[in-house]
Amino acid sequence: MTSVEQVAPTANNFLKTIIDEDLKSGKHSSIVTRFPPEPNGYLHIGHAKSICINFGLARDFGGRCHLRFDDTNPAKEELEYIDSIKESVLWLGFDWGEHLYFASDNFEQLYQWAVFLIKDGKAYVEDLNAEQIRAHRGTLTEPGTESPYRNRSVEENLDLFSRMRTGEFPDGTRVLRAKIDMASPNISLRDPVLYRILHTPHPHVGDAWKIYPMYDFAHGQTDAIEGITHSICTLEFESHKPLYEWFLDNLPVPSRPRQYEFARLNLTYTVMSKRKLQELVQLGTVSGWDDPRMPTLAGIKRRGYTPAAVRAFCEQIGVGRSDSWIDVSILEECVRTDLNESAPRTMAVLRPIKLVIDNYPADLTEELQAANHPQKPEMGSRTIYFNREIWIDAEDFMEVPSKGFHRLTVGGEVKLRAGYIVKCTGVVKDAQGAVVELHGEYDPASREGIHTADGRKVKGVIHWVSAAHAVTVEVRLFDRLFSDPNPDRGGVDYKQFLNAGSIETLSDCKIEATLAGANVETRYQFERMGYFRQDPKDSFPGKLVFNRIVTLRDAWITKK
RNA sequence: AGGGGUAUAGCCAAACGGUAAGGCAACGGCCUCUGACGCCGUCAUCUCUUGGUUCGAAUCCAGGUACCCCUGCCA
Repeated sequence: MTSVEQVAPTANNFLKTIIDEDLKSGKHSSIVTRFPPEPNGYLHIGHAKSICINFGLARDFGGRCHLRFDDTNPAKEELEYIDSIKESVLWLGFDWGEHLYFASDNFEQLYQWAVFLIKDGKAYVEDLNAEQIRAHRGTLTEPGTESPYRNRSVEENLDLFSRMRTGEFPDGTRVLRAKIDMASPNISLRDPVLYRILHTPHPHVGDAWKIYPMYDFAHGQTDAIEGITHSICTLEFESHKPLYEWFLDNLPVPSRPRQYEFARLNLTYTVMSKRKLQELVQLGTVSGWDDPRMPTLAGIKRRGYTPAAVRAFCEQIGVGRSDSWIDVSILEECVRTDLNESAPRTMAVLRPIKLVIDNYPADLTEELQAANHPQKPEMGSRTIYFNREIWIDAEDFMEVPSKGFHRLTVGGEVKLRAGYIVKCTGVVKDAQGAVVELHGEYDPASREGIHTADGRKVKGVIHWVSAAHAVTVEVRLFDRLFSDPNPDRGGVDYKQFLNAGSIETLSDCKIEATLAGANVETRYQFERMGYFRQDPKDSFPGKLVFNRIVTLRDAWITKK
């Protein structure tokens, strides 16, 4: 290594600027961020952006990042999700260390703070039902009207609130509200609900509570309790900020966090809403939350995307406040870039057609050496076998070649990668006229390079596998789940944009024998075909299943 | 009585009153036993629009326009 320092490629963004200034001015001596998912579903690529921002900022500025479950609504939350979220964050390469928190661990403190507000005349128990509350709230352009219960005495409020806690009242009969301003142009300030009655057990604190705080009453205070300095969320919470601050201003909280918002990730050709993803699972359109086509982190992981690639993607798309649409191809490109470095090369024939080399001795098998990586000799080489009958890909042969096609044609010659130059001398057809077998002749002197004996350079190099040594496996090729760039746009059913060809299963693929004992975790490049790895759920010794993680770039296809 | 945001190239995105970074894509070309990888080059006289302030404006001011978010006892 040279002594030249690698300049940090990380682009500047508004959050870094804010933190820089806070550190420089002495407002904070170090920063604390948090990733605060509600455990009500699986994480997706949009969450990865948030995770990378929060944990990345902490890492870059020498601070720390907490994992906090925002578990204030037991009706939607489950232990299963808590576990899968932890797993996904870890998989992405981040670690909260000792700093795992649950909003629900603060329920007693939050309750005491609610009592504090009541005593301060800033909160009251509401007897109106949900529908009436809505009617009183007003509209976007009209102010709301005050509830008849708004001016109850502190004593009555205290009594009612404590009885709400003990479970005396059924769900939906009362709520606790903040007394702020029913005429505020910001609707979230029109006496927001603080607590609702829910006789529902909670995944983390069990049946200790019959009332649960709302997000708004929990988030900022929890940030304050944890000592969060920069509370980073998505743009849709922006209008909640005055409320977030109202609580911090009116409660004896131990610290003063600030909320900052960024634009959430929108990806083309995919849907990100939990409801729609769930529907795809329920309908059986996909095999589950971890279907390799899903934008969930579980799906992405199973597909074979690497954490490093996802992190690089999040770094590359940047952080801003303007609504943006990122093309999925950028994610795919990040995966290619990462895998190109690390994936050992191998050959696999996906759509096999037999090539019989008539001038090759029937009883001979040669051992050839093939490099595992063209630019990295340190990755070594492997032994492959060459004999009279080999498999080549049907797509690498055209009886009547199209313009620009430089693979195998009748009478044409091509280099078999790491092997010999062969010339196709004829084809065998079935009754329907389809080509079922190729015949050819090889040039024994063409092991090195791509030049023929008379000095010509062959145009094409194709992959192949010895028929006698090949192992047959299943390969699954994936394409985008949707055929429209924005299936989630309003007004139409996103399901009408489902891509019928989003998965193609090939059951008669031929791989090199050395791959039969391959590690499930190892990603390979099947030369000229893309990056693949075994499906962690469906692949077993004796019945191997490979997923195509991503194709190689293909200027030829693009040109066609 | 509505409020809050956002507009810089095909897609992201820097810039902090001093003369439009970078990445991806695209397009040429080179290299190549992967139509891969890699390498070289090209790609905004201009920042949604109209005025204004200034020696100087993407940055400041005023007026437009477009899009996004907010009327859950969801987060």
